[in-house]
Amino acid sequence: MAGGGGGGRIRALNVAEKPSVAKAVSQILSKNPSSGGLRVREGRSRYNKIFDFNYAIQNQHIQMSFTSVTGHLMELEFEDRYRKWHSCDPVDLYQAPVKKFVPQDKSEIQKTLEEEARMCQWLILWLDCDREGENIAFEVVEVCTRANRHLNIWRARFSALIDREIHYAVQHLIRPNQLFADAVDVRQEIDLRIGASFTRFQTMLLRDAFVLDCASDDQNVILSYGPCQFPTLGFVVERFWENQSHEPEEFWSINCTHNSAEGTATFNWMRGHLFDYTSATIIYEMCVEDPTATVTSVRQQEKLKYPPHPLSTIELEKRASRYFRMSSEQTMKVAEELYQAGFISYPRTETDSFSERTDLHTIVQEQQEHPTWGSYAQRLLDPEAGLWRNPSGGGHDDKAHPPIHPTKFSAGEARWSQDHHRLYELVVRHYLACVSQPAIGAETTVEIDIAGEQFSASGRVIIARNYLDVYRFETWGGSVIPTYNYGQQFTPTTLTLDSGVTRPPPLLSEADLLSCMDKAGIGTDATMHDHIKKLLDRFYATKDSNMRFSPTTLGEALVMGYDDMGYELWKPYLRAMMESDMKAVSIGTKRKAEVLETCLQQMKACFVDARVNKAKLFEAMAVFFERSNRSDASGQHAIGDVVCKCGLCQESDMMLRKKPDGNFMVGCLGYPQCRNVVWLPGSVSEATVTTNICSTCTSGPVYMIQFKFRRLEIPPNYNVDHLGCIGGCDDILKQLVEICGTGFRNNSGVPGRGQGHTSSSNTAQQSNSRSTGAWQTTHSSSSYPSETPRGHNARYQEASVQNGEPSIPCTSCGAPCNLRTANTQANRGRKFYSCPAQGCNFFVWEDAANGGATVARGSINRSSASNPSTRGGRGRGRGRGRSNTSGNDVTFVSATGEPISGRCFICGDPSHFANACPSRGR
DNA sequence: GCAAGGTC
Repeated sequence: MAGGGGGGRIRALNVAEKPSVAKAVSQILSKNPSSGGLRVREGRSRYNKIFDFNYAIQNQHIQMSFTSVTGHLMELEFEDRYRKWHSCDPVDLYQAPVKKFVPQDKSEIQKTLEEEARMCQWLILWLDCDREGENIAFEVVEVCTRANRHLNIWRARFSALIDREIHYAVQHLIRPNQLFADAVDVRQEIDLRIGASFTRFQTMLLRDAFVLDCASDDQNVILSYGPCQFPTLGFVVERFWENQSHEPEEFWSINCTHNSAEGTATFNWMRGHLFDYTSATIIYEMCVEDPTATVTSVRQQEKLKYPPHPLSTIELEKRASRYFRMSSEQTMKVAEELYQAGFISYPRTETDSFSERTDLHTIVQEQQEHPTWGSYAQRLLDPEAGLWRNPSGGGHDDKAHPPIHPTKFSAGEARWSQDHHRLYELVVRHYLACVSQPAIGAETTVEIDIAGEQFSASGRVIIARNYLDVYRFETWGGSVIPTYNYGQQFTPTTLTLDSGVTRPPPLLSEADLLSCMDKAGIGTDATMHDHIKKLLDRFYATKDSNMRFSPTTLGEALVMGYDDMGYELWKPYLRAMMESDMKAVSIGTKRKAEVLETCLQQMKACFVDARVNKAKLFEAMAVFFERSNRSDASGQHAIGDVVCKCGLCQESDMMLRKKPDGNFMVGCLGYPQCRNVVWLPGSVSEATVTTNICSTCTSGPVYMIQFKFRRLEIPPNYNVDHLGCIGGCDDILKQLVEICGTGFRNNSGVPGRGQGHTSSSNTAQQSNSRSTGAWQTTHSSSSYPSETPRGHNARYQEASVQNGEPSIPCTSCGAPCNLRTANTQANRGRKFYSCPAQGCNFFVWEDAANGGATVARGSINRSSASNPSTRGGRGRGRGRGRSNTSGNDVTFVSATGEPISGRCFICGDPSHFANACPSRGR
């Protein structure tokens, strides 16, 4: 190993990710008497102390100083001129320069690092051994090497705060891994650009256009978008739609009981149930005609019920939610406090197996004195009891932290709340359970035959409760059935044909939601509860008294809007793709710059397209919310569209705007610094920026504007429709300005024309701040009450009528059915006939019609989900049919050779990924 | 005022 001290004793600055690790590692390394003892100094930050001791690395004497950061030292932000929401068009955020800097609240830590680094020759990085930790390591390197360019930089790799592991790590130092850090840089930049652009876009577009009535102050509502929070909302909405669109279906089953001297046995039909009444009745009648039951099998088996795996964060959150109805946010808050006070280990961990080097017995020993579970701990430690079992792992390891376990005994502290008591108890009991033997039961299964139909009954006797004795949160019921012998015959006491109905899938519980997120890779153990809380904070979802989530109308409308655009931005595919790209960067198969460029290019195309299709968002919002009078009726010009770059300040964009008085103008976003403005004729009634670029004005792209003039306000020889340019080349526009005048000074500063209240402009030219309370908005219910599903006819909005195309008579009611074209994700462009009559379900694809086959809409349900010819057929509205396309997913292979199961995150098509999406160029 | 990720 290379030295760096130049003769004298080497001084090394050691940095951990959190104060607790700096302390723990220092204590381990300073146990040897040659360390000269552990000395503690204050750092500039009161949380991050500095520990000094001596240590020998590879026989070199090192003077160690050990301090810490608190997570990330730096933040990524846009440069200042892009920070204000109105400073630029949100689409610019895909290229706007970003900077990484140490925020104010971390400056004291930065100073400590700089001061210590100047005195040291080595820097040893003890950050957590995951990707985020590696990224933080490079943040520390950046700060330290700015203070001392000659530092020799080392990385210690460890996965648990266990003596042997820590000593091994410090004797086998390696170099930090730039690729791991690069992967995190990629994520940070993509998250920032996508999050900020979409959040600004949808907030500014919708907040002023609708009466949201979800917050006391509509004006300050933020309609955020994030690559984690939106898919989380997506899970809630999707389940809600499944729940709402469920159509109960009646089914039938045959049940049999038999009373004997030993008791009663209940036999279940091994077919489960049948949906066809006639079939069920026929079988039932066969049984009734010949009801003699013959025992065909008697099986006795020992069954084990295993204790849970060691506790990870997600499991802690899920179990606290199930057992105590605690929210994941509260669980993490309480767990953090228990950790800070030293009672439990670090609560943010994915790991669910203990390292072989963990001293599992000592942890049990500490619990022997507890009044409630102490005796169980004693039994565990008694070899004669045979209760001990080395815990089985769940196969997850974040290489940074052990599973959550008790670290200090407590019989309950005076200042603990009920939640502290509960959570500590859960952690202890869970730990004791997972080092215990499984529960053992003896199960008896008896099968009988009645008229050729099979029935079965089972009973269970608990032989040994084992871990269940301490893990009071789980139960395992016992039930006794009479003794039966093979070949025995008897006549059932009852034989009934019973009916039931299918139930809708329940709304998602917090535990369900965490499972969905975990499975899809949304968020990390440390952030999942934040994403759930964000849904509640943003008024996107609510949690009912049963701890189950439903979307609010706002959450549903946003998801519906993007879904109607054909975008799956509310699905987890984008995050999955990012995760796969991050992996590729971290192992070097893709370069950071390449991934950034590709992903941002795709997302920008997606953003631009979403903005073009913003009418879909408006339509979806209009289903649930009343239009506000804060902007013009259509809302189309609430924030305006970019016309060109400003020729005056050369920095900001010129946007088309409609003032509250109805007049149009094109103004610079840089107002008030830049006051460039082009006033348009006062006779304009409508104006929309098009995608056509003026071929005459060559100073830069100038998008042409489609104008509509009021007939009575322009001379007869001018057209009411005009595709014009504001770049200076358009003589017609200039003439009309001369003839009709502009809106300038007509109404500025006075109440809007015909409006009885004081208006507050939301254009940059008049005011940069929004006035609150100036608007007198009425608070009445929406014209489309949220309880009312979009009607039967809504589904035809998905299709366009082909005029002049042939029609066929409906086979159900005879009404003529026009040929239509599907516009759904799954079947875009495919032709079909469907009956327009209210309540009629006739539907047939054109290709199927030629062969005479029909598919009735009403019968689309079980087992048809993977059949593309029947997908997308249900009406949606408030309750959308299950969009189960799992049968169609294809497997891709990533650059690293790993299979990626997925599909295009833009349109959801399973046949390609986003970079090949045909909708990109639309 | 925007994301998600660390951690206090």
